Amino acid sequence: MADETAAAPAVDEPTWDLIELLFFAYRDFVSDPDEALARFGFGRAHHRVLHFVNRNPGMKVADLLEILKITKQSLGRVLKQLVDQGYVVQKEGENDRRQRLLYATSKGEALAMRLAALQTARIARALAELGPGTHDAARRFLTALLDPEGRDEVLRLIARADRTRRARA
Amino acid sequence: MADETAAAPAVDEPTWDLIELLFFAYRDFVSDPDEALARFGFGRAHHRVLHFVNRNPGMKVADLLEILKITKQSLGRVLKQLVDQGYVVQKEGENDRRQRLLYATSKGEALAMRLAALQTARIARALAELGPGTHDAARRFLTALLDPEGRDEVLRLIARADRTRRARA
DNA sequence: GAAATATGTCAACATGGCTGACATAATTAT
DNA sequence: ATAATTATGTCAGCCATGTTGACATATTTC
Repeated sequence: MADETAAAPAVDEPTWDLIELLFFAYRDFVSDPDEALARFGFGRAHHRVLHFVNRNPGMKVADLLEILKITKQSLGRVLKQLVDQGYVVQKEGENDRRQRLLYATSKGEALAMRLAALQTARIARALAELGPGTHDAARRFLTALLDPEGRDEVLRLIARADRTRRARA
Repeated sequence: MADETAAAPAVDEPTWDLIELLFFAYRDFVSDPDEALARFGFGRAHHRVLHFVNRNPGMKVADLLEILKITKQSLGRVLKQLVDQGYVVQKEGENDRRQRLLYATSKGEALAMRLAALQTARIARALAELGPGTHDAARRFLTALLDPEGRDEVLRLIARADRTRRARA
């Protein structure tokens, strides 16, 4: 029989290790881009906007709001700065001329890729340190953490961006 | 030979999936406590303070600052509210009477445990959905994401809190 | 032509970071 | 014993980024 004092947690004892590791890992994960962005006078909010616009060229403002789960006023502030400084452009929708479809400029793409490279370096280091199959395991774990309702939408977003990106390559 | 157009990523293509899953997973992960805290008039900052104080009873203010990587002024604001409202108490250090050692009150512990239970529920759901060994895999992945310099310190902090918690049980 | 939609903007406010300066009490070093 | 250092707290103000509410404009749909 199992030794109940060893591996078995006390009744409903929280999973302290993963709770705290998620906190520390995420803190470190965003610290690299944060540092780089600060040298441009940008913050985390700019990063998020630029990231998703770069990944999903031609996305609608409404879609971005939905992804970021912030208000249009909050978005407006950082988006305006990104547009004014030439990192993002807005083009009138062809079908629907009310839409202002978002695109990263080459300058914007360069910055987005540079930031993604920082995060990729950290992830690659982690994956290299552990065995093969870690990428899949990490993907499965993170996916399972998502709200069940929003899960499919997130996965669709990622898959769709991957497809269009590969198509352009 | 491998089909280079399939699994092999293009040259230095970022790990988009994990980058984005980390963003979405963390967003959802903190959303449960955020919602609960809002009903107490508290925010994420209060959560972090209460969490670590509850996990490390008798910790020094300086240690908490080191963990959270914020300034004493930022800490002071939320800590004062937690103390004033009876969630945390400060006791003079026995050896060094300059220290104000931090302890969660029973009220504070109750709230901390309630928030931890929310996060644990999400993690448990994810782990149950995946195979056994997922807890270990997740722990290894998150640990590997940490800054190498701070890694040992984080692991020591978690291990030490676990030990003293078990000792009290 | 009216209603709904996509977007933008103004104003005001809250949270939680930050810097800089200074204060107090207690400990440690000379 | 005095001086320097340490642990902590506090005041004042600034910044980034979130919020709500109200309103404006252009365009599309009914």
